[in-house]
Amino acid sequence: MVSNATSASRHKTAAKPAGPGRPKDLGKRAAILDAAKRLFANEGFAGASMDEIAAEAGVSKLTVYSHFGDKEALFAAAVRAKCEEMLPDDLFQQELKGPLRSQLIAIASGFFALISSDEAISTHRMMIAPGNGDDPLRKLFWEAGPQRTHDALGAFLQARVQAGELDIADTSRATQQFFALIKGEMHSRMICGLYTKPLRGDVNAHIEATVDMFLRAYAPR
Amino acid sequence: MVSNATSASRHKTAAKPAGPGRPKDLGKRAAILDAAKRLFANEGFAGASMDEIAAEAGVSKLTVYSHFGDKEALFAAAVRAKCEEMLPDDLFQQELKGPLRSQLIAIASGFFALISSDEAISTHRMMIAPGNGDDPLRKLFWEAGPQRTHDALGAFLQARVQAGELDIADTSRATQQFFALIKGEMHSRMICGLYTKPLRGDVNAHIEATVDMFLRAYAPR
DNA sequence: GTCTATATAGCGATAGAC
DNA sequence: GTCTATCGCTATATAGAC
Repeated sequence: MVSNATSASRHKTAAKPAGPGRPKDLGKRAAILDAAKRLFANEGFAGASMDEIAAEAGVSKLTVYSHFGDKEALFAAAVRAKCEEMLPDDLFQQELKGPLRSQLIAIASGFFALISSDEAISTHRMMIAPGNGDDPLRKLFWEAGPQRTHDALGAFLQARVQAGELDIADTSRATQQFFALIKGEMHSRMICGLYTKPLRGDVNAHIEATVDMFLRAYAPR
Repeated sequence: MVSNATSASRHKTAAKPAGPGRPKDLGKRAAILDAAKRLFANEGFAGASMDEIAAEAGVSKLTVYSHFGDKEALFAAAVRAKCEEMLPDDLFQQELKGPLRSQLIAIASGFFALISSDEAISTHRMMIAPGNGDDPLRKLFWEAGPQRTHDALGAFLQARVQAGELDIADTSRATQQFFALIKGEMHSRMICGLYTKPLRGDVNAHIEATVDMFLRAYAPR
């Protein structure tokens, strides 16, 4: 009689294939996660309240607590979800033909668009904010974002070096330089919230000038 | 008899030159501002409480409220104080002799040290955090920090171009590129809180490689 | 002018009804 | 499994004593 209810309740979820064990969760869970991602990004960890999140998701607060344990767990889940969805990573899968300059401009344009979206800016701010998120979470964010794009461009540049189209001694350093240049002052201003809307013409001019500068430094003599 | 105490008490502060009108304020006010700068930077606007600030400053909470109106005003004052003190700006006042490469390395080293200090990183995080600070405050921060260093380096590069030591079409853009390169991935990692302690050797290698890359792109042929 | 003690409000987390 | 109502705690801001 003292019993273990765990083994008794297990057979309920034994038939796993989309069984009606708890089919209603997913919609609400997704709505909660969505609201959490938006509110945490816009108001920070301390700024966003569980009441707001529950109201925004259209559920009650206890539903939030039943799906995720507490506020920190919800924050971690929101960050993880953001990291996963923020990886199109087809930056380098696209058709890369034509002269090297055009290819680099295409890569740079994709990268800049990726980091310039309101979503990316908000996420970046949220991760950076003091007190928001612990160390493993920050590491996760870094590996999901900057690390992957870095590796992809590194491989691209390495191939071009071996093809004799570029003269780069340290490919990893050149990769960092390329991304730093593309981000540039515009990204800093956006992160700082000075202007959220850079003109499209300015962006194109910035990208072309940056690629040209990069090529002047690393073109074979 | 009904009186107006205001006019009666005014003659107390009439002798303004450091008169004993309220000489004890300044020490406490400075202590409060100092504590506010530190705590806001480390824990964010919502994270830092007025109790913590008062305790850290060694005064009571009401003293804080008597000096600064409310929490937002104290935050704004802390940011303004940070902006003012974070301007050594003798980055370019120093002895700049020798070859151009050495001068650029000196400038880059000073700039990197400026933005790498724990203080600068904390302030940067505080300003960027979502919800912290309003727009005029962010503008103030930008003009006190990035804007001034940008202008200083821009003038330096412009002079070198006219001296025939550099071949730069757009000096302003080159200035942005230089700072973006120097910040580089290291600064992003520090802002993200991944490692707070970059090795000194790595920093020097990074700076020298960056200056060399910059010079390869902009050296006269 | 400064401190101790308190009013008021909001948030995170939970108990009980359905 | 979900909702309404509530507890416990903390933080901002203030009232009264010295």
